Amino acid sequence: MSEGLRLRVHAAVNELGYVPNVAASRLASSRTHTIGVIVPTLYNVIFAEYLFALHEVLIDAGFQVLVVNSRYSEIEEENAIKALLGQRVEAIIIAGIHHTALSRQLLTQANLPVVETFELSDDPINLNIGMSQEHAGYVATRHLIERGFRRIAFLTGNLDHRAQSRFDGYHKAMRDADLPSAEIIAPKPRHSSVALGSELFAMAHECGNVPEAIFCTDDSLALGAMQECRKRGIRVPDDISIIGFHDLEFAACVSPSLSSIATRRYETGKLAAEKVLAALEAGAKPDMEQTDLGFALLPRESTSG
Amino acid sequence: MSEGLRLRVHAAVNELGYVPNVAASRLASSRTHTIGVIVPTLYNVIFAEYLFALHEVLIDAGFQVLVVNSRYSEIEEENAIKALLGQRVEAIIIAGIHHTALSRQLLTQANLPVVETFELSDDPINLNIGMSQEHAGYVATRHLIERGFRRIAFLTGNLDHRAQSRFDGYHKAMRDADLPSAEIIAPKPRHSSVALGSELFAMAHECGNVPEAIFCTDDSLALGAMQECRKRGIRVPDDISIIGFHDLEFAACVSPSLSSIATRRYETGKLAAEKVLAALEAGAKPDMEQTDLGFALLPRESTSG
DNA sequence: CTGAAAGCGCTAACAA
DNA sequence: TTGTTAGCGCTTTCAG
Repeated sequence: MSEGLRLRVHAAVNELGYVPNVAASRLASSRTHTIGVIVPTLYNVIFAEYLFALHEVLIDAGFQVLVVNSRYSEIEEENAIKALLGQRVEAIIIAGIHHTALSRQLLTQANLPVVETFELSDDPINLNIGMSQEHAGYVATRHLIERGFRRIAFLTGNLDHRAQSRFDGYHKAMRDADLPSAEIIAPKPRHSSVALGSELFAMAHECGNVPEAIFCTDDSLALGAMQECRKRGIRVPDDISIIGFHDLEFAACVSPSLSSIATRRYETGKLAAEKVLAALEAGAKPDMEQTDLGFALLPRESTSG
Repeated sequence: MSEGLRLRVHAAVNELGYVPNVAASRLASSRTHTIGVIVPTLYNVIFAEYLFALHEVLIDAGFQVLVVNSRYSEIEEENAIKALLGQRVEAIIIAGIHHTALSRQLLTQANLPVVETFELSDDPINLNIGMSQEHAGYVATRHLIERGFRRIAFLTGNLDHRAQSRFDGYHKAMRDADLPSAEIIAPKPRHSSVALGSELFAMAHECGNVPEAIFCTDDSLALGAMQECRKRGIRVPDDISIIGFHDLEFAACVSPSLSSIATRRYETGKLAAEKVLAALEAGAKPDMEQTDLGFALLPRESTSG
């Protein structure tokens, strides 16, 4: 094609605002260059950071990322899987390891790379990148027990699978130490927020039900609880110790600084994306493989009383 | 079709994991049932809440939502627009009113409903739902001026268009009151976070550059600044007043509670989605129309010194 | 290198 | 109601 013609075509393309129809292209080539991602919510920084990493890797590799949220519902997740398969995505990256039977079947039969993230599965569909939420819950609780506290409560707004696993870890640690469990759980499921942490703490306080230490499923809840303590003249960590989860960006810089369990959601996303690219490169569904990204206990001022 | 056959087909569908190819369906029907949404970032609760509302309305109406993030870059936004048009989305909802010339042209020529959100445009492409960021900045600053402060600084991590407009409003208010402007801006653009607020305040404090009041572009920054004050023994609001922006969920429940400007991102998303549905229903690109959703000043403890 | 034509997997329109 | 068929807008292959 001559240079002149090329230019005229380009001009016409711009003039007319022509944009190729990807549906046609996908149908004809049977390549979609699209990766499907399922997350339970977009309302949570954890997933924002994870998605950020996924995008970074996948977009740069020329893939489109299709994000669907399942609103913490396994049946919505099943619909999301169908929708993504209908789009003929080339791989699926899905948060969590609990799916309906049909979801599992579809993911297995689809014969494409599947990554389950954030938890460790006993029976991965294909790839699995995560950490032991239960062990992390155990370690956080042990930290409080080792500080000498006996009345330790677990605080959460909802009990999705990951929160439940942390709760299980908490129970195990308490049982191992012969201590009674106590819980501060929202009457109806609510997503974690500073406001909710403050609300739940206030509720517990008004019931005269204030423990020596609290393990919150989430740093936002922990911050809310700390703020509510201040309002009520309860000193952290002198009167009460608080530990959060995830080591959100504010944990280190609030005052008192917040003890937490650092989790690796950026790395989770990055690794998931890289594994998917490698599998697509190799042109075959990869062998089953599990990666434990671990976590880290970060003791700070809020539990140093 | 007989009931028996219907059942056998269903069984086969499940057995084989058959899922229809949407690319083929789209091509054949020239309906995609997909709405394109462009946001500058997924890292910001503001957009999470907005997307939540959009999803809620559009998914229920049987549409798929394709979210692309432009990372605050007009050229990435242009690519996003091309990608969405290539997908033959039936409408585009885009945050912001500043686009490249080609972006505008594509959006105009595409002949589909387009909603620009979060700001008010002098020259909307089609639909426009937002608020005056500049006026909101003006009102926040006036609030501090009326409290009697003279040395008032503006604090931000970056100056995207919306932050810039608030900054413009701040400047105007200061000028109108014959007061000198002062700014605490991150040396290199950073997204808002508690950690950054704390960092920027620390930086200013170390330069001996501490004003009587600060207007932060964002409640997260404001919270960070407040935390850093506490660390440094500066009392809020006795020694310094702080006002944030957006009225994030924690603003009312932190201690001291944070004055802020409430913005309506949920309503923005909801209304945008509803207008799009109405337009699609009507089957024609809607007439140009602008909606000002306004904002509200919320004075709280952090500016009551 | 350029051009022509088949066909991807559906939908929709029409015929039976 | 059911069955048949053209064709959506590309990619790919194959012939020129």
